[in-house]
Amino acid sequence: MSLDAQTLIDWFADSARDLPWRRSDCTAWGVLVSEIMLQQTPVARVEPIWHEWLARWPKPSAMAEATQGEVLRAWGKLGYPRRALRLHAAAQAIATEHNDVVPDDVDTLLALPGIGAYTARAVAAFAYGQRVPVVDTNVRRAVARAVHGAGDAGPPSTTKDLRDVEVLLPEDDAAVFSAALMELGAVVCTARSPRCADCPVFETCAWQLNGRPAYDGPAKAVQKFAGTDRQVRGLLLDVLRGTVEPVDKTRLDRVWSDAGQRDRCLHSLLVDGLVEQTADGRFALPGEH
DNA sequence: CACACGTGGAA
DNA sequence: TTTCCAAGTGT
Repeated sequence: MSLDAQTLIDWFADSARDLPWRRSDCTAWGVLVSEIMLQQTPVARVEPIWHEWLARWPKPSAMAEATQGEVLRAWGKLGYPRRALRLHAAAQAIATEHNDVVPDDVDTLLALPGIGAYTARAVAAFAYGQRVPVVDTNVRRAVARAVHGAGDAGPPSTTKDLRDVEVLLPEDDAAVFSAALMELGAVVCTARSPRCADCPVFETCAWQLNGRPAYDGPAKAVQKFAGTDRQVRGLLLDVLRGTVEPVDKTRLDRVWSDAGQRDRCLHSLLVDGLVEQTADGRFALPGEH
C-alpha cells in the first residue's frame, strides 16, 4: 500500500502539536468535550473554551447540574450552539445511566445525543485506545490523495469511508495511527495548499506518483451565511447570551430589519430549545427562569 | 442523500 | 471584498 503506518506514527511522535486533549492526563470526558467542540470549529478557537469548561465541569455529573442557559453562555461564540445543548444532554445521560463514566464502546457512544459516526470512534480510539477507524474530513482528504491518488475526497459515504480506513489500520497502535492520519490532514495534507515538502509519506504518495491530478469529482457546495437564517439566529442568540434578565421582543426586533425572517428565526430557536419564553412573554436562554 | 445549522480568520 | 473552509450531526 502507499501509506506506511509506522512512518506516520514515527512522524507523529516527532512533530505532533501539543494539544491539551492529547495529553496523557486528559480524561475521557475531556476528550469527548474536545471532539464536540472541534466539530466544524478550528482548534485555535476551541482551546481556550475547552480549558474553561474542564475547569468548571471536570466530570459529566458536574455539567449535568448546570442549566442549559449556563452551558450556552459558556459556549460563547464557538458556533452551532445546538452542540452545547446536546453535550449537556449527553452529560446528563452519562451521569445517570453510565455511572458518570464516558462509555468506551462505539455503539453506546452512538446512542448519546450529538455523537455520530466520527465522534463515537474518536472517543473510543483517543480516550480508550480502541482499534476502530476514525474518519473525519482530514482523514478523508489524506486518504483520497495518499492512497487513492485523487486530488481530493469525493462526497462522504460513511460506510465506504470507514471501510477505506479500516484496511489501513495497523494491528498495533491503531489509535495513534488514527491520530497521526488526522494530524497529517490537518497540518500537512491541507485543503488549500498542501505542504508536500514537509510530508512524511511524500515518496509513496499516490497523488504524487499519479502526477498530482486536480479534483475531478462533483463540485462541493459552498455554504452561504450572510442574510441566511443562520446569521439571524446567531444575532438573536447573541443578545440573549449577553443578558441575565429576560428581554422584551422589542429588543430582539432590533437585530434584523426583515420582520418575517426575524420571527421565523425566533420561532425556530424556540422549537430547537435554544430559547425560552417566560410567563410574562419575554425571552431568555433556556432553563433559567 | 441533500440540506440546515454559527462563527471568524486566512487567502 | 469575496470566497473558502474548520476534528460533523440530525433530519
